[in-house]
Amino acid sequence: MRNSEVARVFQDIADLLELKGENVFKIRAYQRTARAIEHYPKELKIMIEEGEGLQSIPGVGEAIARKTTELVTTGRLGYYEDLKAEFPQGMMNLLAIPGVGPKTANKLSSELGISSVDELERAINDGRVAKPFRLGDKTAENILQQIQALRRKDQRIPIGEALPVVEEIIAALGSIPGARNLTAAGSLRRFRETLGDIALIATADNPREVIDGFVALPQVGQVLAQGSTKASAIVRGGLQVDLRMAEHDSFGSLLQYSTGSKQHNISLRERGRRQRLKLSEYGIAVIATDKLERFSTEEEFYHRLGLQYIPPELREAQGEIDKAEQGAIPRLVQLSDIKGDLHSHTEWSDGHDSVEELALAARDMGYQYIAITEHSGGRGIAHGLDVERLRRQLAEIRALNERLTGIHVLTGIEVDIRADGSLDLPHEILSELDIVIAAVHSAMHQSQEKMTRRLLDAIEDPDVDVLAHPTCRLIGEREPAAIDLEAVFRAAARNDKIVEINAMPNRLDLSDINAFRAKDLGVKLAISTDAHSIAHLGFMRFGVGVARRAWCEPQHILNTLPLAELLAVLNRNR
DNA sequence: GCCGTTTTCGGCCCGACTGTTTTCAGTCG
Repeated sequence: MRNSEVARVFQDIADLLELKGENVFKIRAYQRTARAIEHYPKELKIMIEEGEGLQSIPGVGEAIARKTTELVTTGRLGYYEDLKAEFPQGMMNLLAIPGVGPKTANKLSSELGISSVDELERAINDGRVAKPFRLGDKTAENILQQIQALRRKDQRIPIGEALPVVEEIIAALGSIPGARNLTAAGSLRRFRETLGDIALIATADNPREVIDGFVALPQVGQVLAQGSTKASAIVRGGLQVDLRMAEHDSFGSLLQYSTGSKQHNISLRERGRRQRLKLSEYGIAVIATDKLERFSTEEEFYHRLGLQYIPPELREAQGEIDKAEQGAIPRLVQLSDIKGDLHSHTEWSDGHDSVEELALAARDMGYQYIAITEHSGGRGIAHGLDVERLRRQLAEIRALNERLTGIHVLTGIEVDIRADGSLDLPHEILSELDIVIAAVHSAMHQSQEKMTRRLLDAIEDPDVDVLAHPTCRLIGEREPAAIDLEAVFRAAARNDKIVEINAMPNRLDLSDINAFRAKDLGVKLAISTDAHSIAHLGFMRFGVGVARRAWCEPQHILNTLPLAELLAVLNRNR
């Protein structure tokens, strides 16, 4: 059973305990565990197999460790099954409706016998729901709207899709007089791969004016909530945007508060309490005197707590606070460390621009090199190159390198890994290239055993340097292929092979968690855009975001190396 | 249910917004 499934079960347990009216702290313990496991970088299954204590996971104690072991090893959990049996099926779905919490759900169930979303909708339309006290017409109408929104809602959206919308809103907000420090916070700033909503913050002398200006923007549709310091609204495209305001001198604490994650902030505030400090978006208050200290930067905020600054990408309550206390936060890789792109396509295969255009764009970005890695042609994917066309491209690149200064074009290929694990092009041509990337593009539904064997064959092939987009997932569209990634990473480490963090925002493959595990096992990573046009070269920042979330430092990333050192590494296998 | 430089018992993050509550409960992030 995968970590995400285990996390789901514990979240369900928390919901069921809420419906039961259990002790809120017990509920919180399960919620905390669910969040911790969801982001945990090591598969629980492997931890149990290796005899590693589950109680090393923050928030997991004796009881939850025991339940986790039962769940992971047997695939079911008696405690969970018993809890589920206490409520009508579908009742938990009521909690998924925004505005409906455990109290409302229980009232609906006990007083009206409603135990599913469909029943609730019918009951509201029949006018049956207005009866119970504290559930007036307005509440009923809101619930109805939320049910409809829930039905057409397309879950979380990939970060790459959200960003243009966010930039448009920020630009529009910039025109409101008095608004300063407009910043995107939340999971966007932490570079999570998908976003549930957008958190924006700003400061102003008169926050209310900016809030009023925000809800009046042409991009803004339904306003969900509006007060003097915050507003929530649905913008064009269905995305929810929350705007939170503060005064200028509280910008640092507001940014910290709004960036999250929720669990990081909770952990920080718990730690604050032990120091007799109360943390909030307004600043840090000494509890004894109730005197509030304000912070205009996040750095000052963390330092006041005796902590090193923690980069947003690390704020997932996975041990970063302890590390900051010890002064052991690593110097994460950053965009300016990247010396080149190792995966790109041109008009020779399915790309949009010419080799020269791509090379010049890479030079403008300050890169030292760019690898041109077209598809191979065996399967006829996207005008893939056969041996003869590839040789012609090599000649073009050689001539180009003689003409161009300030950028070196590496010859390469994204060779297809066939269903049987063999490569799509012969050794004779692969051995002539600067870099060989191998990737799966077909037969992705093979058994885990077959799929894994196939990737291991590629990794063990002396001609291959890099394994590209290893799981083949497309966020929101295609699930990761069934692969024993642990075996793949171990083979890559053994064979000194590179594994890619594909920076296309709908791929991000490896994911943050997988990249963390690969790095831990000693695998060297490459961050590559898989660009099919000049504009796609800009995706590098998403890949760097993933690497930072994986706690990667420059030395973990191949393409932070300058050209000469990169070539030395790539040549070692041939 | 978890956890400890106040504690192995007795605490447990903090504040904004909404509705029908005339003083606050419920929900959310």
